Amino acid sequence: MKLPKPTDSELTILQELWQRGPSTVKVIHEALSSTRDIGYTTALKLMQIMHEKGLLTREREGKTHIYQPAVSQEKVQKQLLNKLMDTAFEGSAMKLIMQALGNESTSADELTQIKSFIEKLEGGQNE
Amino acid sequence: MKLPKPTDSELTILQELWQRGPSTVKVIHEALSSTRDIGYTTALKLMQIMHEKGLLTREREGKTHIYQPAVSQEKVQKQLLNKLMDTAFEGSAMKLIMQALGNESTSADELTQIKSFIEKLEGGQNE
DNA sequence: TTGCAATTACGAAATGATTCGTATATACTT
DNA sequence: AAGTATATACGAATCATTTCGTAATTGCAA
Repeated sequence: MKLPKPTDSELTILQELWQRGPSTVKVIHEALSSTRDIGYTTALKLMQIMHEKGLLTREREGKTHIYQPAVSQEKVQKQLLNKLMDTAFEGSAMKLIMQALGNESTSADELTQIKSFIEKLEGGQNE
Repeated sequence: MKLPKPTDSELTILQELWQRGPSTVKVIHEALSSTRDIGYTTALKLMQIMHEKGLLTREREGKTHIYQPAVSQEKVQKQLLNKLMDTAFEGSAMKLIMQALGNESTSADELTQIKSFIEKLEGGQNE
């Protein structure tokens, strides 16, 4: 089965779950509330729908449900990145990366890490 | 005025226009038809809406309209990249870049270009 | 066991994107 | 000037997402 593409709201919920680990609706709702004006039942419904779609698994724990992502962060990242690459960067990973680098916000230390990552890639694929 | 976030369909149209330059609905419709099953009036309507939203400008040329992007590719790329970074990569440009690099598809030559771009950045910002 | 507080389930409204059919306008040809 | 082909405009249906109100369920406490 194909994994459905998460919507924006769904993605923020996944994000929270990836970071916090298994959580209740209550917790997620509180997290979302800090940045967005959202009712409790709205958050609940979103998570229920995500469960139906197969984006989340859940488990009863007494009265409440504990939700977990059913998809790995990496898979979703890859999926979204590829799509963005295709639709906005003419399919070129390099163009995308250059833009991301250009958006300042990358520290000197991180730049070094990226460079050594590239060198590792180069070692593995040529000369 | 804030530039509205383009939808997926709108983005593919922008993409065509960035690549081809000013174009008629006819041309864009033909381009979209090659990858997607879409009626002429659908393409027309999309472009009309984009015009209303301020995503496209247009100019009458006899019977037809010539459309052009009203937003630069770079601005839109930056916008989408930042959003993806926030919603899927915990705000970290580095994580995003590493993932993109990991998705193979970057040639040895491109890797070299990226490295030297990084070195240029490093020169400009510290030590 | 009855009542209370918390949680889930359900239905439906509001919004936005996409789609296309039909009507209208436009310019060119004869 | 009338007819034709091509383009635009408009309205409405469909579909997905987001939203929330209200009803039903659950577990616990009195």
